[in-house]
Amino acid sequence: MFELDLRSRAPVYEQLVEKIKELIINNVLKPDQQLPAVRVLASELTINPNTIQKAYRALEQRGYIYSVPGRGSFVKPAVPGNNMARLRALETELVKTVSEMRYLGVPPQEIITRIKMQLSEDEGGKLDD
Amino acid sequence: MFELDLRSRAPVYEQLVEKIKELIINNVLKPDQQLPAVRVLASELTINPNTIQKAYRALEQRGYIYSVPGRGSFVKPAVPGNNMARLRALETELVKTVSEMRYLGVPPQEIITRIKMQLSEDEGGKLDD
DNA sequence: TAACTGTATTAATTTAATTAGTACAGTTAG
DNA sequence: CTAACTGTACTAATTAAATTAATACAGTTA
Repeated sequence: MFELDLRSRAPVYEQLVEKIKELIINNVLKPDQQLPAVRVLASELTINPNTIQKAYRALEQRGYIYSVPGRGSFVKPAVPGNNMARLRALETELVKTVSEMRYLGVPPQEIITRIKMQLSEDEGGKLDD
Repeated sequence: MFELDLRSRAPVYEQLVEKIKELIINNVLKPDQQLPAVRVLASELTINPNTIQKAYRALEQRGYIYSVPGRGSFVKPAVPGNNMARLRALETELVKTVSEMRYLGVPPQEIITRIKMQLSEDEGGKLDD
């Protein structure tokens, strides 16, 4: 289900968090869908169950999944306008990324174009001013 | 000159790299401007000179500064279209950030607007289609 | 020459991630 | 009811990385 880079400086549990978050955001894992059990995923990835639990706990704290003792862990349906702290962080991230692209010589026009392409893949929304 | 968070899980030298990179990108530190000497910055921040050197070495490897033994470390003038690997990483980052903003309920229009605002702060370029 | 620069090296310490092993309580299908 | 699953908790040992410490060397500069 996942691929890990054990040589990376990023902790395995953080890599897991990022991979799973990505699957949720891109709707590969659907709302209320059950995630692999801690022990199952651990044996699949040949790592310790404690590491999986640490990742799941982090995902729960960040609002991406919920866990029910005895039943399992599930994808938490997104509540629009809920995670304001995360939105602020993303805004900051966006500013930094765009600044660095400008610094590296990417024309503003191209940056806008790229983002519009990305947004139009999601849904056929109207993006023209 | 800098502020560090010793409680952060991010290594001090990586925090330094990010802060200095930001100052270079935002043109606070000008091209060929000299950076604080390793020992000077170390005593200012009350951390070990080796940690500063590690940060400077990383910045040099990533193409943001250059160091001359005996003379000092300096801001490396940007060469547009040079750092393609970094550009690809930024593109990926941008896609991820935008995806998550969409996931959290931000309308596409607003994302575009925010980025245009950010870009117009840099220079009075023409951004309208 | 004296005082500055970056750089290198080795050892000790500190901290975090990871593994290992075990245990407990809630859930569920047979 | 029971067996097999679930998440969760806890302690101890190990591993890996960051950081500090203490020197040392060579190039630069006033």
